[in-house]
Amino acid sequence: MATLSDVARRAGVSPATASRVINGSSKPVTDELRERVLAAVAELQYVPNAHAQLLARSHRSAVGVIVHDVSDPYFAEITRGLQRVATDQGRLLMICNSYRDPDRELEYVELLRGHQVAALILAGSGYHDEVFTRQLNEKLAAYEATGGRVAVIGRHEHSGDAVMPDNRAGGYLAGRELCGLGHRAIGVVAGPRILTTTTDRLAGLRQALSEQGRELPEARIRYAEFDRDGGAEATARLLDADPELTAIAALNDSMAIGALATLRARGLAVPQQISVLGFDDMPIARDVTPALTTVRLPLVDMGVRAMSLVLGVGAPTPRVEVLPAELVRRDTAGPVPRSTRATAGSAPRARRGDSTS
Amino acid sequence: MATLSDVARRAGVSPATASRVINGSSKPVTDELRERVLAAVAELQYVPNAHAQLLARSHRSAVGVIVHDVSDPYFAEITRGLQRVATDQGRLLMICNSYRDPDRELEYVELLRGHQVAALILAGSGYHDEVFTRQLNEKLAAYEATGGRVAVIGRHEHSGDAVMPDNRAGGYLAGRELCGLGHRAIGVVAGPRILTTTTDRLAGLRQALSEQGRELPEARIRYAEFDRDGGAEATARLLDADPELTAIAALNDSMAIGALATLRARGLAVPQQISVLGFDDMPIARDVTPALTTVRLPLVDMGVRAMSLVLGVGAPTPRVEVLPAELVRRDTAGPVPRSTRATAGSAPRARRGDSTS
DNA sequence: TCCCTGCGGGAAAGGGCTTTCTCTGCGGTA
DNA sequence: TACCGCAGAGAAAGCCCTTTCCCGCAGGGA
Repeated sequence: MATLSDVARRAGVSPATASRVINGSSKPVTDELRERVLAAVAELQYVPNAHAQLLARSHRSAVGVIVHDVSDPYFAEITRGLQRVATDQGRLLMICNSYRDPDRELEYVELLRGHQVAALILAGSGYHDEVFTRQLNEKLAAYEATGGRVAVIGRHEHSGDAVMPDNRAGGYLAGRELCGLGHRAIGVVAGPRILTTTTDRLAGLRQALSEQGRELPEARIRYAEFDRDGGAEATARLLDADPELTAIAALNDSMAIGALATLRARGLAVPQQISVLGFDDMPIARDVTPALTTVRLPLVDMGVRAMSLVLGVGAPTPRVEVLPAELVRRDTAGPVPRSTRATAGSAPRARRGDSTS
Repeated sequence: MATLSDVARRAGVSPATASRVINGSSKPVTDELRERVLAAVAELQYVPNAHAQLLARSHRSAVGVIVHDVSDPYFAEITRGLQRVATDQGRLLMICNSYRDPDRELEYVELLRGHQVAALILAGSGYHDEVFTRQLNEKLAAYEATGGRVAVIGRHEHSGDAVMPDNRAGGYLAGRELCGLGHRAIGVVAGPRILTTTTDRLAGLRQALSEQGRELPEARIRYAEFDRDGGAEATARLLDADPELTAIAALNDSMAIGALATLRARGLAVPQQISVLGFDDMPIARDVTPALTTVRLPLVDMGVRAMSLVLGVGAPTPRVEVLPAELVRRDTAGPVPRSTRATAGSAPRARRGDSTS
């Protein structure tokens, strides 16, 4: 690889001058030398060694991002928001997938710290795991102590800047909707127990039911991977245990799509025989058939805000932005079927069309 | 940030020794010093500066990847394959999204070269653009001249190692299937004209039709963005121009999903009134309703092979691996409707179930 | 007893770049 | 004419590591 001094030699100037021309330094250089340097760069196909530059320059520019999986639409949308702001500010993003492995998350914090990122964003659910949480916080604190900025998306653990989707309120919305439609036998297709996102959404759901004097017994909940196959499998287990279910609340859209697949395979009509609710409103939700009724989270906006927090001026006190969830009515949730409706408490409401598309 | 010499000073050893302990060098260090160093590392929360390490070490380890968009399922699957092999070999991946912008692609080649990646993989369609192609090849050649390895996925332009999905054969399969079902009025929802993937798939489609003595007039093709909304829009334009269409061949699954959305909005039953074919077989294809009949490409495998090519021993001659396409019959393609079937040439075949799930 | 060997450790030379500091030479002012 | 200031270029000091090279010392063989 050609180096800067190769370029300088070829142009007959000092490395200092070559560097100034290449980086458009504020220090003036005569046009003649400039030309010679640029010609040498072109001839040698010179590309500066990024590591050497980063090492020599003091200011850090890249931003590190840790997500569970960028190819998961939930994170893809968040990342889109992160990117938008970062690109506007000429920042490079280093994105790492933890695949929901706490150890890998810890490693990535180190890795990104080692890469001298100016800021760190952790997106995705936290864990109910004290040991891990403490370790993570130590690492983050160490990073912040050296001037790094940190923001989290959807995690309670960290005590700094945060963008929090209102998972609990979203769960509440879902629960209220199903109650309003007259459902009593509601099964829940949940993500891993250890994730705070799971428990938060579940708590909201529970609250809505209990306001109606109902309960959500553990027997009506199945925990599985937070993806399509997990949803399919949990739904199957749920139906096997309790064929009388009239509604299924999935704790994210991927699981809801898996639930729909299982229901289709078993010949159960949605929403005539059984209703399904999703969570997140990922883009594909409107394209499945029937279109998914779900709880929308402003995913892109979450990314935008987190990046803005981290790239903006630091605030003396940690800022926590809670972003509201919103119910999106489409076609998978309907009134409880006639045969079982009689037992329901409140009158079923008329279904409305999708208010958003 | 604590540096290596901070650690060394604190441990009362030389930086050389500290480095050896931290990197597990083969050179032996007494247990006592080792302990002291490790203690200092822990106390100072020391993390080595990655740029300094990369600069000091000679061998390059990371691999650069340029795709159109990782969050597009097509590339997400390919990336999964790339990751698998890379992780096995302890390589870090730097993934860049070009968003189908040729200039950005060129920039990323430079960027990755600057980051001293050991190899470079470009995935995604090439462009019908001579100027760009020449520029890209120059840059790649310059990179290869300094020992870098390059492989492409699905691009004709580059003359080195390549993994090529058989787009043309896939198009042919799609065309033959539709012909076999008796369709004559076939509309095509195509990606951007400038992409070689579009023209390759189109060429296969054309060939299948012409073998049946039929044609694919330009008037039956609509070019749009290679995504869901592009597919929806192109389908609408197609139907407006020609309401008699009995089948729509979309050149990728995202577009097919958009097509389904438009058809649903217009109250056209799939496949009873109109058939739809996709391309790629991305994971969501089986979950839309009706499940998408499509042409499968071994996406993960494409990634695996490309990474293996690039990390394996270099071959004297460029290796080109062509991976076959395969038709996956699901529920969106059926025989041409009765009213129009009379005009069709060949007898409609019976539909078979999805052979894969 | 002497020499050689080998082990454990440190000194120092890069690796490729940025940037401060220094130097030269010119034009302008007193 | 002497001096000052400044523009433009280069020298050199880092940035933080890794790794080679070298040195001192202890133990073993002759």
